[in-house]
Amino acid sequence: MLPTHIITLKQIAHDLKLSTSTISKALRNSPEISAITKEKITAYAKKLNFRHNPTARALKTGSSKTIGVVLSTIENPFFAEVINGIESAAHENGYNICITQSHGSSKMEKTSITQLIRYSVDGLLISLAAETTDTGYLQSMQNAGLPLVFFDRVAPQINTHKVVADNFAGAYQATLHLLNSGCKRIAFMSSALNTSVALERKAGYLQALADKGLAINESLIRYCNQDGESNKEIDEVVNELLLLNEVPDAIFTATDNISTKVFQCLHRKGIRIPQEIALFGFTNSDLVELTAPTLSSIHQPGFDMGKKAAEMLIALIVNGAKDITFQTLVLPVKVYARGSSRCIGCA
Amino acid sequence: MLPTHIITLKQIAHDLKLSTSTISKALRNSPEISAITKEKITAYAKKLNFRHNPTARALKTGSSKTIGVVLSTIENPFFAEVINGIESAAHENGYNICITQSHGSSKMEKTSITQLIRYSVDGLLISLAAETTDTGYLQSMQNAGLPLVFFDRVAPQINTHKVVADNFAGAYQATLHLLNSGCKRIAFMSSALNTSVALERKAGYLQALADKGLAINESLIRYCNQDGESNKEIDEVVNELLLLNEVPDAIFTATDNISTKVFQCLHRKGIRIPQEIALFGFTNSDLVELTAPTLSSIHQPGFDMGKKAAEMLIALIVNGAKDITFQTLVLPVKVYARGSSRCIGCA
DNA sequence: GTGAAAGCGCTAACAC
DNA sequence: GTGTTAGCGCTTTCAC
Repeated sequence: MLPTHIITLKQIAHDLKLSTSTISKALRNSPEISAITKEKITAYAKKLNFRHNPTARALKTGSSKTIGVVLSTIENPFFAEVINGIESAAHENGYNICITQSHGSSKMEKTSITQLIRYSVDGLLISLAAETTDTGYLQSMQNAGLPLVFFDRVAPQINTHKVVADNFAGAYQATLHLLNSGCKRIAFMSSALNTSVALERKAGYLQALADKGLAINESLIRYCNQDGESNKEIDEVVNELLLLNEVPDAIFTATDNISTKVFQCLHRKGIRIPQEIALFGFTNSDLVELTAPTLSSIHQPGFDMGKKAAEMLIALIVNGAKDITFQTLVLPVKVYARGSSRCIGCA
Repeated sequence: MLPTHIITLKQIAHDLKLSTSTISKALRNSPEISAITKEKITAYAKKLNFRHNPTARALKTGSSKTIGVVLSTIENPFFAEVINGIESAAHENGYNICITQSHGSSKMEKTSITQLIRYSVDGLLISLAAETTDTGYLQSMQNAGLPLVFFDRVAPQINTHKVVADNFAGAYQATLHLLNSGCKRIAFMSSALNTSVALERKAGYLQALADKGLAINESLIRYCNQDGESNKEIDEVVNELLLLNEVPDAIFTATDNISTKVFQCLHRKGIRIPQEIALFGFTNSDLVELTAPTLSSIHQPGFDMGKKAAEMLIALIVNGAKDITFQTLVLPVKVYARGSSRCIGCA
């Protein structure tokens, strides 16, 4: 019903007194068509500014030249960066992207994915919701031939390409830094443990403690099941920590969201950082270098992650997944020790 | 080529020994179909978990139940909020959204819009790129029947629904606050003046000066043509201001991006805020209450803006634009006077 | 080298 | 009330 004079193959065929199939083939540079008619057709199509109708093409071919993206929320600056990386790689290769948000809900995640499939996306780029445990339906889709690449929050049980940050190293270094600064009771706050990310970051945290000969204190290890989506959840967890007999002298916050929220929470409570509680977190917000104190943080290469993941996905789409050894790409993180982690012993 | 057993109308028709048109009508609850067969069909469809193929439907009907969104970049937290508002209203009404970014480029903006049209989106929600001046093609599209709603950066020359923040009031109050704090030479930094937003905010700034009897100093009024996308641009403008004979004692930054970037820039230069230069900006980042000093800012209702704009667009899509008086919805902003604006005289 | 015809999954006249 | 038919714009055998 829209732009009244949308050009179709049929139109061109009519004008040029050729058949639609000839036009179709010519415009896709098929060797079946003679150079001379090809020339004529492309020239005319260009003049009319013809563009293929992607809907018709998708219906016919089952491929839409579109990549579906599923992540928790674009309000997280890290994911915003990732999307720009994805967008960059996609556009370079003639793909569009369709972004959907799960907002941390497995249900919405599944709905989104199902929707994307129905729109015949050519492949999916997924960072799982923190609460997601069942990925059976994704496995079925992969089995049915859907190209799939995970980034950030990957599904360990699904065998495909994955792009992640070096979560272990980031967490290890953050914790080590806190320890070197003199902290003894370092709390760990992360989203639920069912994500690879949370597991790896916890492992890094534990390893650092172990390397320094500190015992693990389970009461200092806390989970925000909604990944700190609600301030209430953050508040509760922080309150619990503050009511311990042995109040922590530092918190290592393992996700972007939890990091800034905990910072805000402590600030609201008037707790001095780092004097009373030191802080080290994961975040991609560039404002943390302006906060008081500046927030020590692990920075993930969001743009690169998105770009690499998209490139891997496109390779899967184009070449297929036959005879492929799936790989997990681990990207280095950057460690910024700033004011919030009370750097005593180190630079 | 995907999920091997996608259910189609044809499949159901075959199984139930009915025609596809009967199935189609029944599933859309057409009065043509008897209650009894409807019942049978819906039950069976539900059992098979049938979903309409949106691509086929879009091709047939020319409507995709999708809303196209065009904005500069989702890395701006304000736009991330807007998107969530849009998403909320869209999903409530059975629409999907397709987000595209112009990254401030008119060229990419046009490409995005053209693409969205080809995907037969039912309507467009647009916040123009700062550099965009030519909206002729959008006007043609609207004339051809495309429902269009602008938000934030609206096109004054196009007559349609618009949703904006009260930019004038926000800028006025920010400037007034700086004046009341004792600032005399308040610089104004915004994106290029061809946006409604920039114009309104400048007007608010000028009005406040006028109301306080201050003369306009053109050398204090500066534009970042890329809306401060590059740190370089910000740096240059700030440097120019610092080299003036009369160095400003305050800067009112009129966009989200410019606000945080100028803050960072001054911080890097070691300029004390607000002692040397006070700051008041527009931003939706919730981290500004943790910065040192805390950043005084105008907060726009991003979520509401998105939600309202989407609702207005959907109304246009559903009811058509005939006999409609287009309206411009102006949403109130919140003014947060914080540390960066050197509040002397006021609370 | 070009064209006719079928069909992707759906909707909508129009029959019956 | 239900079915037949045509067609959205495109691709793809398969004839010629």
